[in-house]
Formats: sequence, structure tokens, C-alpha cells
Amino acid sequence: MQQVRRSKQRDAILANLQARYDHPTAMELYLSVRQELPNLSLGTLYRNLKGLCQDGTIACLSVGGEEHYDANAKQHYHLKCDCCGRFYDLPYAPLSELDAPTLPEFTGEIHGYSLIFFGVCPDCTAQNRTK
Amino acid sequence: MQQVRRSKQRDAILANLQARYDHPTAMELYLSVRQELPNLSLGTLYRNLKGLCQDGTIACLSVGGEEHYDANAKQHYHLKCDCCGRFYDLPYAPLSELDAPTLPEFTGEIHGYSLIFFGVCPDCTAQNRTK
DNA sequence: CTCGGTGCAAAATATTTGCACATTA
DNA sequence: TAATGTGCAAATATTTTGCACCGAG
Repeated sequence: MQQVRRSKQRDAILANLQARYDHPTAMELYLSVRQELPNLSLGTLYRNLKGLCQDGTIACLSVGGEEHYDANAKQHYHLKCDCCGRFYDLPYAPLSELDAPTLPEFTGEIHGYSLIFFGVCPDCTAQNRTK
Repeated sequence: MQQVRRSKQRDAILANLQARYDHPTAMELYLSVRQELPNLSLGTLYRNLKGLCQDGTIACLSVGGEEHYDANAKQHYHLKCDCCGRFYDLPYAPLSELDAPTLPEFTGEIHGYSLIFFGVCPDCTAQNRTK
């Protein structure tokens, strides 16, 4: 976030997110970071998340009206589990077709994309859970 | 939406959405449908949109915390314009790699996906607009 | 010392829901 | 006429913002 000044709040938010394997919503992250910084305010959390997204330090996943945050900004794909609702990182190599799509009739510009798969994650599949 | 009974509200909502080329948010659609049905309530709109999405009659695009609705449920890709904010339908043939991704190490199931591109639409490109 | 960042609380948004009444099959 | 759907309003949920104070550089 144009990282002008540092703050222990931003450090804690980022550290917490990076230590996680899931992809929490703002509220989930808030509750978690609050355990170390009880005075953390929601406004501060949102301000920092927005900044971190903008400068590409973290990624933001929009699904069904919810925003989830991912500390791993490197391009990778996600599976949103229809069953348990969680996100699962797919071991799927980024498709080069998507980086430079060739569209003869298209005269705009493409800078990036968001790809989210829907289905059932390995855990739920193993336990035969369905929606 | 398990189409149990019909209602003129649902017909009007769907007809309005199908007559559009853009991909309105709930509120945009609401204001528009209200011109024919002044008494339409927001609750009814949301209830119907949710139902129509669930049974696949319409599609729902989640981006940056906003939901946009698309009457064309057929698989096609979108470009969200960074400049004017609108959605543009891409003349891009669906990638077969995405329908049946081969993931040796992956033991879950994949049922579908959402792919949204970011960039600048043809209109904005033509007029040299940038964000 | 200065300006960006924070906490707090209020405001702005967005969506859902309970309930009495209207409407479809 | 028996559900199902609607309108309305209140309740939730989510995110943003104004402002006085705190703290990094």
C-alpha cells in the first residue's frame, strides 16, 4: 500500500494472513488478529486489506458476495468447495492461454483475470460429503 | 427457481434482464423493473434473483464485492473494464482445458468455474481512456 | 515536529427476513 | 382454497468514513 509508514497493525494483519492456509473473510481475519491486538479496529483492518490488495501484496477473491483474502499473491487457482464452503488451492499450473488471449475481433486490452473453480474439495470427496 | 408458481414479478425481472446487454447489479435492475412494476419490492427482487441463479436460468458475477447478473447463462467470459467499470462479453470460445482439468494430484471434483478478465474494454480503448 | 495511521462510532451499502395479504394452480 | 409469492419494514451484514489522537520517521 504505497507503504509510506509501517505500523504494527499492518504487520500483524499480514503476518496472520500469511500464517494461514485458508482464505479468510475480513471478519474471520479480524477475529483472529484481535487475539494479539485486542484494540484493532475493523476500519483499520479494511483500510489495510484494501491497501495490501492494491499494491498486490495479497489477493482478494470475490465469490457469492463474499470477499476472501489470500496472502499468496502468486498466480494460482482456487476451488470453492460447494460442500464445506472453504477454498482449496489447486495444484494447477497457470494456463498461458489466459495470460495473452488471442482474440481477433477484440480491440480492448486484457491485464489480468480471476479464475475460480467450483466443486468438491479432496477432504469432502474422501468423506463422501455432498451438498 | 424450482419454478413452482409463476408470478408477473418474476417474468418482468427475467424479461428485463434478458433485454439488456449490460450486466446490472440488483439495484440497477430494481430501478429498471420498477418502471413497469412500480410496486416491486427489493425483497422480491432478491428472492427471485437468488432463485433464478440457483436453477441456472441466469448467472451471477462476483467482483470486488459487487454482484452482477447476466441473463445469458451459457458459458462465456467477461471483461470487467478497469476504466468504465462495465462488463463486456468476450467473443472467446470456452477453453476445454477448464471443463475437465487434468490434475494428477487432485482428488476432489470440479463442477464448473468462473472466469473474469480485467482490463480495458474496446470503447475505452478507442477513446484512449485509462484509469 | 509532522503527517500518515489508528480507534471509535456513525453512516452508507447491501442483502435477508418476518408477517399479513395477494395470487396462482 | 391451499400453498407459494409479494410488499413493506425492520433486522442483518458488510464496508466506508469523519475526526481527534497516537506514533513512525
